Amino acid sequence: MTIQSRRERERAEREKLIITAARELAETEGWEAVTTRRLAERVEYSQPVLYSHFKGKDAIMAAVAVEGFGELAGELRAARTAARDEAGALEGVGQAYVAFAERRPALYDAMFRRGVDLPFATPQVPPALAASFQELAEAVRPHAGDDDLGLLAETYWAALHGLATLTLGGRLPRELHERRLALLLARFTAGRG
Amino acid sequence: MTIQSRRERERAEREKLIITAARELAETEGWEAVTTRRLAERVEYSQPVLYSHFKGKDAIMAAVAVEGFGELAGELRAARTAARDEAGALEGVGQAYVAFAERRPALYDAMFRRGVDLPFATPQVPPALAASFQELAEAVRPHAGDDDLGLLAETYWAALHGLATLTLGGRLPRELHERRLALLLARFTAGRG
DNA sequence: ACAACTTCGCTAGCGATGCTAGATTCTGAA
DNA sequence: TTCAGAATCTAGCATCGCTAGCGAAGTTGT
Repeated sequence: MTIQSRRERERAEREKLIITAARELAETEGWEAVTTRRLAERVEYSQPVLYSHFKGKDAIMAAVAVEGFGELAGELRAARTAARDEAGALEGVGQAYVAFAERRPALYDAMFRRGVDLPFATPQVPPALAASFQELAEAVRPHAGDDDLGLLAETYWAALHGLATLTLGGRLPRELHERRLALLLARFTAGRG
Repeated sequence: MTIQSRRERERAEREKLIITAARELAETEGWEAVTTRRLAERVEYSQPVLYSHFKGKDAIMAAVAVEGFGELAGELRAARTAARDEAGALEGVGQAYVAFAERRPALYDAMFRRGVDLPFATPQVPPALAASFQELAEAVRPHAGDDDLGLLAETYWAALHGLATLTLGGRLPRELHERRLALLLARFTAGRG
């Protein structure tokens, strides 16, 4: 019994090691630098070991993405609860969201840009992802008025996602980002002049 | 003189052929199916000819993207000019934008999702891309109020881009897209209740 | 303690990728 | 007709994700 549990523990540790190594490699050199060979070298095992933990490279990316969802949820929550008022909460969450994408572009890539095929719009959505969305929804709630809260939160999310990805991809000049976000917030905040 | 111009013409035709083949292949099977070998086979030349026209596969994608910008500009303009009033123009352009992404996902991928490294926020921006943005800006203008028109148009664009990509990637359920777009429009339309 | 068996991780290799060097064929002018 | 230069192809490199199959462990039963 103990012997098997020890093995399972070691396996879990190694799996965590793989995920961490993949994430670090992606964050420092981008996902195109994360090859199975380099990853195997990094964790000091041979390539096939990776496939005993994950179905393939995409599954490793998905695991990294799940980690990211947890962190995003935490940062959104911190931003929301630190706000003084309802408008500040919406703004803080928006800023935190884009800042997250800006600070961890590779992580954000795995979470929202690559086709990692995680369950999103289904009941089996990862809890951390649901928590992230919930933070957005709570920030949006005071400004929803008669609109459907979930739909409005999704729309706000989409707008933030658009700002983040277009800025990240060099489509929008970074130095004007704050002003764009301010415009968006003005349009999403209830009770504006 | 004529002999050289004939060669140049043939070269230009072949280049166009390559771009079209790449686009068709991408639209029917996705960009991951567009390999240099398959592309070469499709245009009935060997691989190296591709490299006499384009620096690499990315450059071919960029050329396809430029084609797409032209079509997008046309569709946005058609939607805007067909609208009855100012609110209808904003709505029409928004619908047309997302419909374009929905109808030509591979083309949209090349234009806005892949890192094709085209000049965006610089003076050398492709004319067709500038025209697309101009259409968005014109649709936004009546609703800008005291806000900076360019910035607001960028923000509207980002919101549409977010809706399009998240829906395309399965992050948002497609069947509720129209209602999300309606919410966005309500927040961007001037003179709402 | 030893043999049999299972689990584990490795070496080696497959097919495919983007891209390129060098040989070869074709073209047009002398 | 010969020949230089351009155009094109064949063949190959390094690398990719992934897997078959072997050998060395570790575990279990006698």
